[in-house]
Formats: sequence, C-alpha cells, structure tokens
Amino acid sequence: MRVEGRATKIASDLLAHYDVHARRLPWRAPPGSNAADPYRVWLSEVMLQQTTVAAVGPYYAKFLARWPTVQDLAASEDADLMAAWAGLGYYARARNLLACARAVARDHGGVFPDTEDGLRSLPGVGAYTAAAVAAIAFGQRAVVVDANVERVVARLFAIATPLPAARPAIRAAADSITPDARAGDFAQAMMDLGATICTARNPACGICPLREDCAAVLTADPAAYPVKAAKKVRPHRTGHGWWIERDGHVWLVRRPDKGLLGGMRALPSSDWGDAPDPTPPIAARWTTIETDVAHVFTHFSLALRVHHAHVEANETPEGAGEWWPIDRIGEAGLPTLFARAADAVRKERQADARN
DNA sequence: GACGCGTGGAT
DNA sequence: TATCCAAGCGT
Repeated sequence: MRVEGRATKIASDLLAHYDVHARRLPWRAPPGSNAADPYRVWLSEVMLQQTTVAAVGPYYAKFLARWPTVQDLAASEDADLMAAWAGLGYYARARNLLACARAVARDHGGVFPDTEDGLRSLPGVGAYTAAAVAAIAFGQRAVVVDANVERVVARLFAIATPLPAARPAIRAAADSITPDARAGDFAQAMMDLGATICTARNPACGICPLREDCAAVLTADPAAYPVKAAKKVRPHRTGHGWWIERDGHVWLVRRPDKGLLGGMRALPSSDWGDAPDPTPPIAARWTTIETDVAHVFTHFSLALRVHHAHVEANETPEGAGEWWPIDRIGEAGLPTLFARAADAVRKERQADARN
C-alpha cells in the first residue's frame, strides 16, 4: 500500500541521488540502458547473498567468462562448479545455483521466469532474490528487502522494535516507499545508500540524500537503528585433518552434500566434536603439525589439528576418495579451511627441507 | 522463529 | 585481538 507525500518524496530524493552517484558494478547495466540480463542479475544476486561486493567481483568475472549463459552453466559438471565456487563460502548456494540453472534450462526453456512467484519457486531463490531479480531484470514493482534496506528503513521510520520481530513492520514500511516506476533502480539505490552512506557503523548522515526524510537522524544515535537481539556466544571446537601422501599425490575426499562445506573436496577429517584422539583414516607414521589451523565459521570457531604421513604405493584409505597431484592442489577447489591446512603442510615440508 | 551455513575486511 | 558485518536461504 503506497502512501503519497512523504513516501513519494523519499523515492524521488533517492532516485535523484542514484542518477548521479550509482556505483558502477560489473553486473549492473550501464546508466540509461535497459539491458539487464536476467542470468547476470540472478548470478550476481546469488553470489552477493551475505557476501561483500569486493569478494564477489573476481568470482562473478570468472563465472561469466566460463559460463556466459544459463544453458552453459546448466551443462557444467558438479565438481567443476563447486571447485569454481571454492573460497566464496556458503556452499549450498553453489549446489542450488546449479540446480536452479538446470531447472531453468529444463523446465523453462532456458528463460528465467519474469514474476516473483515464478522466480521464488527456483532452488536458492528466496524472497529477497526473487524480488531483486523481478525488479532489476524485469522492471517489475517488487519490494526488495535485504539487510541494507532493513537498516535504511528502520532509520527512516525510527522503528524501535528489535529484529527479527521488526521484520513485518520494516517490510510494510519498505512497501510504502517503493515506487511503481523504476523499482529496480530504487532497490539498488537503497542498497547503495546502505553500503556507502547509511552504513551499520558511523553513518554519514551529513551527506545523506534522505536526511530531511529521516526520523532517526533526529535522535541522539541514528546508528542505534535497527535494534537487534543479543547474539549468542560462538563455541569453540577442535577437529583433526589428515594429509595422506603417496608418490606426489594427496588423498582427497568429497564431503556429504548436506552440512558444513557440503559437497566440497576436502582432506579426510574428524567430526568437529570433542573426540580427543580420533582414529586416522589409515595406519601410518603420523606427524602432527605444531600449530593448529585456526578458522572461524559463522556459528563456531575451529582449531584444526593437521596430521601428515606418507603411505606405500599399494596403500589406499578405505572409502571413496581420489589421489590428487600435490603440485596441482590449487585446482582442487578446496574450501578455505582445507586450503590453509594444505598450506600448513607445505610450509612444514619447506622448513624440514632446510634443516 | 531458530538454527546451520563461510569467508574476509573493517573497526 | 575480538567482534561485527556483508545484496539470505533451506529446514
């Protein structure tokens, strides 16, 4: 439900600012053109979920060069896709990206649905992404609410209810200021504002184009919005990983599709539980690296104890896996935790070689 | 609605 | 150094 007056002023103020100050981003059509490619918009939106623009940049360029169309992506091998995504995090996105591309290719003739509902039915496309693609790629009026919009709207309207309980009110407020025309530009303008001016910490209210529309700027601390519930403390866990080497190769496994680092290549490892002395995947003369690999995940921090050993040419650990050439370890697509473990082994080898 | 799910940069 | 934070989604 759109309310005339203040809401109209907010949209026009913001769009006028956007026309001059819009960030130039690789996935954005040039100013004045209506050439937004749904595939590119969708690809960028999925990569940008919970991920910074700076981190996405090189991945977006790599993906677009390698898979220029949704059909190209749909035809890719799972392992290639997962390896290309390695390092970007939240790997369920990569699995859903491929599932979505294949669904578009198979069920929609290679053409993305142009409605929010149609988009919403695709794997990995939630409320935010469906609205963003509908607005940005198809020019439809959709209420696009991400963390930036939540913050900007909570401040514009000085919404004091803590998140996540405030979400319905924030969404209604966002709906009230979303214009019928240029909804895609409006959404991107809101996100630009949140990323560059109405930032989480130290917002630059002095140069904000919505300063005279904002309720929070009249308060003692605009940055206090949105109010958030207290966070839980992050537990710490210890795990073990094994570097099994044989004739210039290392044994890599593929992690189960569900759960942490799902579907990714990895070193064999223990559960991240409390098992003090887990059983190695193969009997060998193990050496343990002195310094654990420290890594922080969203919901726990981990100290990975890395063990390494050589095995004989006829030995192979039980279960599925592959001998991967160590001089091409960079191409294995290891997630960051295991890439660091591999680095730790390499460094120890180099140190040993000097002694 | 809560929880699980990565990573790296900024403060 | 520790904490916060980033264009969320699926269960």
